[in-house]
Amino acid sequence: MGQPERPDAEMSDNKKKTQFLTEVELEFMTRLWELGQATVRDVQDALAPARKLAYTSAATILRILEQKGFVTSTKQGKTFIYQAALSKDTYQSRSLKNLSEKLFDNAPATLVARLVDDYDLTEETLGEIRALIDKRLRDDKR
Amino acid sequence: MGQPERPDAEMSDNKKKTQFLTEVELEFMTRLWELGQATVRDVQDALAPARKLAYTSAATILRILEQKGFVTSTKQGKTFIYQAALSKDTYQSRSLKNLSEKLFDNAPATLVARLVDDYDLTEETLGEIRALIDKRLRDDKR
DNA sequence: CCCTTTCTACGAAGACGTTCGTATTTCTCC
DNA sequence: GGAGAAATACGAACGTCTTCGTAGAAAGGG
Repeated sequence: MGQPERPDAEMSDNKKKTQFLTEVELEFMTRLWELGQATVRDVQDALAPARKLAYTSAATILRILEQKGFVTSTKQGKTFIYQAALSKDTYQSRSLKNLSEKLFDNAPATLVARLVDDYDLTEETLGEIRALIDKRLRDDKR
Repeated sequence: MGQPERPDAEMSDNKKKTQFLTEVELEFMTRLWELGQATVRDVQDALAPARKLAYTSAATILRILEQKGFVTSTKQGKTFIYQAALSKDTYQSRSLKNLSEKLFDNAPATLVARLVDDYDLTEETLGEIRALIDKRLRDDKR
């Protein structure tokens, strides 16, 4: 009784959590990560000229981002102040993990290989990367 | 000559080239990359159980992929044989470049840093990556 | 106090994505 | 050669994304 029939048998997640940002949302999060805190106006002003949006569009995007849990807001007077609820580092990790799973058979070494092959990395950059690996190898040893 | 000026701004491309695959499209391309050549039926059968689609849905996705230029087809009798028009390597490169630009300020070293920090990479994997860097450093020297 | 400015809330419109059903074509083989 | 199986073509239905306009609330200064 009570519960309506769910013949389907498939999951039960009430809210489908949106793990990833859409194109425009990413642009907005990037601005927020840079600004730290910002009003709709602040973010709108910070958009690259090529991607300017109407003020109300910017407000809509921020409202959606809050609905999805990517940002939080506090009210100051009549104005909302927005802040990222998710660090850029965290989102970078999530995205990389996803890319690795979906496109690199979960083999990070393959991913790095492609990166190193494709980019004209400077000797300096290569050195940096190597240092990271070495550090990690040393740390793991302990 | 002939080439019309395209100062910058935005393009008037009649066809908006879709650079990237959607979720379902990527799943299909992954199957095609594995199979090499395949009919609608082949691809449908190869889908993970959790992602099974009706036969006509599979056919639709492949038709769309062809419209977008990601696959080509040849007719064999009444049946289409599909094949990826884009190598997995190429698509990996494109995706990595995009991620690097959009989320890592175009700094591949940062990307690798995050990867190395987040994953519990085995010593072996780390060694592989290191070898790749070293090889590249050596090659660049010449 | 009321006019202007600035904000939020919400809905509309159009593009795209996903899934499938129906209609049509094509092949096969008794 | 006709019936049935298997393929393709297409469009409907529904959801999400992106963009914006309109409407109404909140300040605040003359």
